[in-house]
Amino acid sequence: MPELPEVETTRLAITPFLMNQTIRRIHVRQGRLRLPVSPELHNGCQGLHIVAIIRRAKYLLLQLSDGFVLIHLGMSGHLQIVAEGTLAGKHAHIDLVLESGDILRYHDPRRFGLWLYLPHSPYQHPLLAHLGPEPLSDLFHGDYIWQRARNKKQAVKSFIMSNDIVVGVGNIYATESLFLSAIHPQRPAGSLTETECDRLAQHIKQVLQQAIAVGGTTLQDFYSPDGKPGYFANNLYVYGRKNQACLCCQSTIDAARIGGRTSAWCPQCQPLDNDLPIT
DNA sequence: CTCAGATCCTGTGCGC
DNA sequence: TGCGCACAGGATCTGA
Repeated sequence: MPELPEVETTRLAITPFLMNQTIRRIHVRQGRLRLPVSPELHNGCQGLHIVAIIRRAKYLLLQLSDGFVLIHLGMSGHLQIVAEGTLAGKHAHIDLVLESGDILRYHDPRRFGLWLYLPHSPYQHPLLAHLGPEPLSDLFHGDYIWQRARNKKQAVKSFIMSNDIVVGVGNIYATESLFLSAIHPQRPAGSLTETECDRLAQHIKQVLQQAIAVGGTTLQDFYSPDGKPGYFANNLYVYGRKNQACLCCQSTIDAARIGGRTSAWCPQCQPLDNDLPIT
Protein backbone atom coordinates (compact mmCIF):
# COMPACT_ATOMS: atom_id res chain seq x y z
CA MET A 1 0.00 0.00 0.00
CA PRO A 2 2.44 2.73 0.94
CA GLU A 3 4.54 4.20 -1.80
CA LEU A 4 5.47 7.84 -1.63
CA PRO A 5 2.12 9.04 -3.07
CA GLU A 6 0.26 6.95 -0.50
CA VAL A 7 2.30 8.35 2.34
CA GLU A 8 1.76 11.88 1.09
CA THR A 9 -1.97 11.24 0.70
CA THR A 10 -2.04 9.85 4.23
CA ARG A 11 -0.25 12.94 5.52
CA LEU A 12 -2.75 15.25 3.84
CA ALA A 13 -5.68 13.21 5.13
CA ILE A 14 -4.64 13.02 8.78
CA THR A 15 -3.28 16.57 9.09
CA PRO A 16 -6.63 18.32 9.75
CA PHE A 17 -7.37 15.88 12.56
CA LEU A 18 -3.95 16.09 14.19
CA MET A 19 -2.87 19.68 13.68
CA ASN A 20 -2.59 21.61 16.97
CA GLN A 21 -4.23 18.75 18.85
CA THR A 22 -3.18 17.56 22.28
CA ILE A 23 -2.26 13.93 22.87
CA ARG A 24 -4.32 12.29 25.58
CA ARG A 25 -2.39 9.05 25.47
CA ILE A 26 -0.79 6.52 23.18
CA HIS A 27 -1.86 2.91 23.46
CA VAL A 28 0.51 0.28 22.09
CA ARG A 29 -1.08 -3.15 21.72
CA GLN A 30 1.78 -4.69 19.74
CA GLY A 31 5.18 -3.09 20.14
CA ARG A 32 7.18 -5.55 18.07
CA LEU A 33 7.58 -3.85 14.73
CA ARG A 34 10.68 -3.72 12.52
CA LEU A 35 12.27 -2.07 15.53
CA PRO A 36 10.65 -2.12 18.97
CA VAL A 37 8.25 0.78 19.52
CA SER A 38 10.05 3.38 21.65
CA PRO A 39 9.38 3.09 25.39
CA GLU A 40 8.38 6.79 25.42
CA LEU A 41 5.36 5.91 23.29
CA HIS A 42 3.99 3.27 25.67
CA ASN A 43 1.37 5.25 27.54
CA GLY A 44 3.56 8.27 27.00
CA CYS A 45 3.50 11.71 25.41
CA GLN A 46 0.45 12.78 27.44
CA GLY A 47 -0.28 16.49 27.12
CA LEU A 48 2.13 17.10 24.25
CA HIS A 49 0.84 19.09 21.30
CA ILE A 50 1.16 18.14 17.65
CA VAL A 51 2.80 21.10 15.97
CA ALA A 52 3.34 19.80 12.44
CA ILE A 53 2.93 16.71 10.28
CA ILE A 54 5.88 16.30 7.93
CA ARG A 55 6.86 13.77 5.27
CA ARG A 56 10.45 12.87 4.43
CA ALA A 57 10.88 9.99 1.97
CA LYS A 58 8.27 7.45 3.08
CA TYR A 59 8.57 8.52 6.69
CA LEU A 60 5.95 10.57 8.49
CA LEU A 61 7.11 12.85 11.27
CA LEU A 62 4.78 14.17 13.93
CA GLN A 63 6.49 17.20 15.36
CA LEU A 64 5.43 17.51 18.99
CA SER A 65 5.83 20.34 21.47
CA ASP A 66 8.66 18.14 22.76
CA GLY A 67 10.33 15.81 20.31
CA PHE A 68 9.09 13.92 17.25
CA VAL A 69 7.25 10.73 16.45
CA LEU A 70 8.80 8.97 13.46
CA ILE A 71 6.38 6.67 11.63
CA HIS A 72 7.07 4.34 8.73
CA LEU A 73 4.34 2.19 7.19
CA GLY A 74 6.59 -0.57 5.88
CA MET A 75 4.92 -2.86 3.36
CA SER A 76 1.49 -3.24 4.88
CA GLY A 77 0.98 -0.38 7.33
CA HIS A 78 -1.79 2.17 7.15
CA LEU A 79 -3.19 4.94 9.29
CA GLN A 80 -6.80 5.72 9.91
CA ILE A 81 -8.77 8.24 11.91
CA VAL A 82 -11.42 6.53 14.00
CA ALA A 83 -13.82 7.69 16.68
CA GLU A 84 -13.34 6.79 20.30
CA GLY A 85 -14.75 3.37 21.07
CA THR A 86 -14.20 1.96 17.59
CA LEU A 87 -13.39 -1.74 17.90
CA ALA A 88 -9.73 -2.44 17.15
CA GLY A 89 -9.03 -5.10 14.53
CA LYS A 90 -6.49 -7.89 14.80
CA HIS A 91 -3.59 -5.81 13.50
CA ALA A 92 -4.49 -2.44 15.03
CA HIS A 93 -1.20 -2.16 16.86
CA ILE A 94 -1.14 1.46 18.03
CA ASP A 95 -3.73 4.09 18.96
CA LEU A 96 -2.75 7.73 19.33
CA VAL A 97 -5.66 9.19 21.27
CA LEU A 98 -6.32 12.91 20.98
CA GLU A 99 -8.15 15.24 23.38
CA SER A 100 -10.69 15.76 20.58
CA GLY A 101 -11.71 12.12 20.95
CA ASP A 102 -10.35 11.21 17.54
CA ILE A 103 -7.90 8.34 17.38
CA LEU A 104 -5.05 7.94 14.92
CA ARG A 105 -5.01 4.16 14.54
CA TYR A 106 -2.09 2.23 13.05
CA HIS A 107 -2.69 -1.11 11.34
CA ASP A 108 0.17 -3.24 10.08
CA PRO A 109 -0.30 -6.99 9.49
CA ARG A 110 3.30 -7.67 8.48
CA ARG A 111 4.78 -5.36 11.12
CA PHE A 112 7.58 -4.03 8.92
CA GLY A 113 6.69 -0.50 10.01
CA LEU A 114 8.18 1.78 12.66
CA TRP A 115 7.00 4.02 15.47
CA LEU A 116 9.90 5.75 17.18
CA TYR A 117 10.10 8.70 19.53
CA LEU A 118 13.00 11.02 18.71
CA PRO A 119 13.80 13.61 21.36
CA HIS A 120 15.89 15.79 19.07
CA SER A 121 16.31 16.77 15.44
CA PRO A 122 15.04 13.78 13.46
CA TYR A 123 17.23 14.48 10.45
CA GLN A 124 20.35 13.49 12.38
CA HIS A 125 18.86 10.10 13.14
CA PRO A 126 20.66 7.22 11.36
CA LEU A 127 17.45 6.26 9.56
CA LEU A 128 17.15 9.71 7.99
CA ALA A 129 20.71 11.01 7.86
CA HIS A 130 21.78 9.27 4.66
CA LEU A 131 18.68 9.67 2.55
CA GLY A 132 19.00 10.97 -0.99
CA PRO A 133 17.01 13.90 -2.37
CA GLU A 134 13.24 14.01 -2.64
CA PRO A 135 12.26 12.97 -6.18
CA LEU A 136 9.94 15.96 -6.61
CA SER A 137 12.54 18.50 -5.50
CA ASP A 138 14.81 20.55 -7.74
CA LEU A 139 17.77 18.61 -6.35
CA PHE A 140 16.65 15.59 -8.35
CA HIS A 141 17.22 15.91 -12.08
CA GLY A 142 18.78 14.11 -15.03
CA ASP A 143 22.27 15.38 -14.46
CA TYR A 144 22.14 14.25 -10.83
CA ILE A 145 21.22 10.72 -11.95
CA TRP A 146 23.96 10.82 -14.57
CA GLN A 147 26.59 11.81 -12.03
CA ARG A 148 25.54 9.24 -9.44
CA ALA A 149 25.15 6.44 -12.01
CA ARG A 150 28.60 6.82 -13.52
CA ASN A 151 30.60 3.59 -13.46
CA LYS A 152 27.82 1.73 -11.68
CA LYS A 153 27.10 -1.79 -12.91
CA GLN A 154 24.04 -2.16 -10.71
CA ALA A 155 20.76 -2.66 -12.58
CA VAL A 156 19.15 0.73 -13.14
CA LYS A 157 15.94 -0.45 -11.48
CA SER A 158 17.74 -1.32 -8.23
CA PHE A 159 19.67 1.91 -8.57
CA ILE A 160 16.61 4.18 -8.63
CA MET A 161 15.09 2.21 -5.76
CA SER A 162 18.15 2.91 -3.56
CA ASN A 163 17.29 5.41 -0.86
CA ASP A 164 20.73 6.97 -0.86
CA ILE A 165 20.25 7.85 -4.55
CA VAL A 166 16.66 9.09 -4.44
CA VAL A 167 13.91 8.39 -1.91
CA GLY A 168 10.34 7.30 -2.35
CA VAL A 169 10.62 5.36 -5.62
CA GLY A 170 9.11 1.98 -4.82
CA ASN A 171 8.70 -1.09 -6.95
CA ILE A 172 5.59 0.08 -8.79
CA TYR A 173 6.84 3.51 -9.75
CA ALA A 174 10.36 2.33 -10.56
CA THR A 175 8.85 -0.22 -12.93
CA GLU A 176 6.50 2.29 -14.53
CA SER A 177 9.05 5.08 -14.80
CA LEU A 178 11.45 2.82 -16.67
CA PHE A 179 8.74 1.81 -19.10
CA LEU A 180 7.79 5.42 -19.80
CA SER A 181 11.49 6.22 -20.25
CA ALA A 182 12.00 3.27 -22.65
CA ILE A 183 14.80 1.91 -20.47
CA HIS A 184 15.21 -1.79 -19.77
CA PRO A 185 15.29 -2.35 -15.98
CA GLN A 186 18.34 -4.64 -16.19
CA ARG A 187 20.53 -2.06 -17.93
CA PRO A 188 23.58 -1.19 -15.82
CA ALA A 189 22.93 2.24 -14.32
CA GLY A 190 26.25 3.44 -15.68
CA SER A 191 25.25 2.59 -19.24
CA LEU A 192 22.53 5.26 -19.40
CA THR A 193 23.13 8.22 -21.66
CA GLU A 194 22.58 11.77 -20.43
CA THR A 195 19.41 11.90 -22.51
CA GLU A 196 18.12 8.73 -20.89
CA CYS A 197 18.91 10.13 -17.43
CA ASP A 198 16.90 13.25 -18.28
CA ARG A 199 13.96 11.17 -19.45
CA LEU A 200 14.13 8.99 -16.36
CA ALA A 201 14.14 11.91 -13.92
CA GLN A 202 11.27 13.51 -15.78
CA HIS A 203 9.13 10.36 -15.75
CA ILE A 204 9.81 9.53 -12.12
CA LYS A 205 8.51 12.99 -11.23
CA GLN A 206 5.57 12.68 -13.59
CA VAL A 207 4.44 9.29 -12.34
CA LEU A 208 4.68 10.30 -8.68
CA GLN A 209 2.86 13.58 -9.27
CA GLN A 210 0.07 11.84 -11.16
CA ALA A 211 -0.35 9.31 -8.38
CA ILE A 212 -0.46 12.03 -5.73
CA ALA A 213 -2.99 13.93 -7.84
CA VAL A 214 -5.43 11.01 -7.80
CA GLY A 215 -4.81 10.46 -4.09
CA GLY A 216 -8.34 11.72 -3.55
CA THR A 217 -9.55 8.22 -4.24
CA THR A 218 -7.38 6.99 -1.42
CA LEU A 219 -8.87 9.69 0.77
CA GLN A 220 -12.21 7.93 0.42
CA ASP A 221 -11.17 4.50 1.60
CA PHE A 222 -8.84 6.09 4.11
CA TYR A 223 -11.78 6.41 6.52
CA SER A 224 -13.62 3.27 5.61
CA PRO A 225 -12.39 0.02 7.15
CA ASP A 226 -12.32 -1.86 3.87
CA GLY A 227 -10.04 -0.20 1.37
CA LYS A 228 -10.48 -0.25 -2.35
CA PRO A 229 -7.91 -1.81 -4.67
CA GLY A 230 -5.09 0.41 -5.86
CA TYR A 231 -6.40 3.67 -7.23
CA PHE A 232 -3.45 3.93 -9.59
CA ALA A 233 -4.08 0.47 -11.05
CA ASN A 234 -5.76 1.90 -14.14
CA ASN A 235 -2.63 3.86 -14.99
CA LEU A 236 -0.21 0.95 -14.93
CA TYR A 237 1.46 0.00 -18.19
CA VAL A 238 3.66 -2.91 -17.12
CA TYR A 239 3.58 -3.46 -13.34
CA GLY A 240 1.68 -6.66 -12.61
CA ARG A 241 1.05 -7.26 -16.33
CA LYS A 242 3.42 -10.15 -17.00
CA ASN A 243 2.43 -12.15 -20.12
CA GLN A 244 -0.16 -9.55 -21.08
CA ALA A 245 0.00 -7.43 -24.21
CA CYS A 246 1.91 -4.19 -24.10
CA LEU A 247 -0.58 -1.31 -24.26
CA CYS A 248 1.67 0.45 -26.78
CA CYS A 249 2.98 -2.27 -29.13
CA GLN A 250 1.11 -5.49 -28.21
CA SER A 251 4.33 -7.35 -27.41
CA THR A 252 4.13 -9.74 -24.47
CA ILE A 253 5.23 -8.13 -21.21
CA ASP A 254 8.26 -9.86 -19.73
CA ALA A 255 9.12 -10.17 -16.04
CA ALA A 256 11.96 -11.30 -13.80
CA ARG A 257 13.33 -10.69 -10.35
CA ILE A 258 15.86 -7.88 -10.18
CA GLY A 259 17.47 -7.20 -6.84
CA GLY A 260 14.92 -9.44 -5.21
CA ARG A 261 11.91 -7.53 -6.54
CA THR A 262 9.67 -8.53 -9.40
CA SER A 263 10.18 -6.32 -12.41
CA ALA A 264 8.11 -6.17 -15.57
CA TRP A 265 9.01 -4.61 -18.90
CA CYS A 266 8.12 -4.58 -22.56
CA PRO A 267 10.93 -6.21 -24.57
CA GLN A 268 10.01 -4.12 -27.61
CA CYS A 269 9.56 -0.70 -25.97
CA GLN A 270 12.46 -1.22 -23.55
CA PRO A 271 15.28 -2.94 -25.46
CA LEU A 272 18.03 -4.34 -23.30
CA ASP A 273 20.71 -3.03 -25.59
CA ASN A 274 20.66 -1.09 -28.81
CA ASP A 275 23.95 -2.15 -30.27
CA LEU A 276 25.84 -4.85 -28.44
CA PRO A 277 24.88 -8.52 -28.59
CA ILE A 278 23.79 -10.11 -25.31
CA THR A 279 26.61 -12.23 -23.96
C1' DC B 1 33.18 -0.08 -2.05
C1' DT B 2 29.55 -2.57 -4.71
C1' DC B 3 26.02 -5.53 -5.34
C1' DA B 4 22.83 -9.71 -4.83
C1' DG B 5 20.45 -12.29 -1.65
C1' DA B 6 18.43 -13.31 2.79
C1' DT B 7 15.63 -11.50 6.24
C1' DC B 8 11.88 -9.53 9.32
C1' DC B 9 6.10 -10.93 9.37
C1' DT B 10 1.27 -12.14 8.00
C1' DG B 11 -2.22 -12.52 4.42
C1' DT B 12 -3.83 -13.92 -0.05
C1' DG B 13 -4.40 -16.54 -4.07
C1' DC B 14 -3.22 -20.29 -6.73
C1' DG B 15 -2.54 -25.31 -8.09
C1' DC B 16 -3.23 -29.80 -6.58
C1' DT C 1 -12.55 -27.78 1.53
C1' DG C 2 -7.79 -28.05 2.78
C1' DC C 3 -2.88 -27.83 2.21
C1' DG C 4 1.50 -26.12 0.65
C1' DC C 5 3.75 -22.88 -1.87
C1' DA C 6 4.88 -18.41 -4.07
C1' DC C 7 4.46 -13.87 -3.63
C1' DA C 8 3.30 -9.08 -1.77
C1' DG C 9 3.58 -1.68 -2.21
C1' DG C 10 10.15 -1.76 2.22
C1' DA C 11 14.60 -1.35 3.96
C1' DT C 12 18.47 -3.26 6.39
C1' DC C 13 22.04 -6.47 7.11
C1' DT C 14 25.43 -10.02 5.59
C1' DG C 15 28.79 -11.76 2.88
C1' DA C 16 30.93 -12.74 -1.59
